[in-house]
Amino acid sequence: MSRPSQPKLTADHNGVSVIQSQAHASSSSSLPAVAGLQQVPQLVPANSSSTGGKALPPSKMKKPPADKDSEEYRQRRERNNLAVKKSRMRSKQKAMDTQQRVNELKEENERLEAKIKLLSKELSVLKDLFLEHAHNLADNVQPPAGPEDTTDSAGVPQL
Amino acid sequence: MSRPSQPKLTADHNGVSVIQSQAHASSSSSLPAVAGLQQVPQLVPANSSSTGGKALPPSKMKKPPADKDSEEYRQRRERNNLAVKKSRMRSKQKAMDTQQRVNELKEENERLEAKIKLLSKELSVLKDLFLEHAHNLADNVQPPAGPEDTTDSAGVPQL
DNA sequence: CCTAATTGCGCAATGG
DNA sequence: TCCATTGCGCAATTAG
Repeated sequence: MSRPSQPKLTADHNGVSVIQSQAHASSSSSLPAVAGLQQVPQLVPANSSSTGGKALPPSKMKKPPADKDSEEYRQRRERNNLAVKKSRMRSKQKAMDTQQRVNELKEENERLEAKIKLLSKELSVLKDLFLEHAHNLADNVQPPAGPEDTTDSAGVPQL
Repeated sequence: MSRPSQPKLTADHNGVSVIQSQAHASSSSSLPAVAGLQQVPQLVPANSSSTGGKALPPSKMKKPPADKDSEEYRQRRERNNLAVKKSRMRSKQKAMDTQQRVNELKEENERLEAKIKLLSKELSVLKDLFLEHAHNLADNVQPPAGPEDTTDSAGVPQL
């Protein structure tokens, strides 16, 4: 089955991106220097303000689509591009940090588990000794020279 | 010199993005339908394939910069856009998963630390008992009814 | 109001 | 060839 893919035309804001007017700083060279092509910038509603004071609180002024060739436009774009780059870098960095955090925590976990294992072992040894003692006492038998294993199977921590 | 501005043009592949020809099937409605402005579509090298078998192994065929209005071009773009979206979704998902992993590991860690604390306490209790016992034995004194604190300060787990 | 930061999206180059 | 990833720019939104 061939794919009858529909041209969804997702969401290109207006369906067109125009030329990239060279703003400033000719980095290298060899640009086709595409000619012509200019979007006539419509003028903005001269909402003015000669009345000195202040005004226009609820103005629904949309933005004049931005004049692509305006110097100021390019400036803003450039700034934004920079900001975007920065933001993305941070984002990635954060992701990596998080990943590393996972690794650290995993290590820590293993460490802790090992410790638990150790402590558990120590405990079981001591308990066994206790039980034995208890039995001896119960049987009223003094252990004369029991082959008790007084071995310290682990460095006994304080607390 | 009208534009003293230098085109920094960070890395826009060629410094220009052109029109977005609407391929077919106007999805919704209300497209400004920008007039004019069209990149003259050059015809593609009719690289065909009628010779039945297979061929062109080491051919250095350059890519015809892609004809913007080609049906096939749009198709590829669309597919790629889809793939991109998918990829990004996964990426985000993964990031979230990782973050959650961190949380889980943190919890686990606390759990383990608590357990360690408990075990340590138990151990210290048993050890104290032992020491006392040893002293009694050494002093050759049978503890008749010592005020020993046999309190089980913690539920002694099995093992 | 303005600027910086985020976010969704498309394009093209590149990797597998 | 196709899909997946990635860097990048644009524009709309969201914070500050």
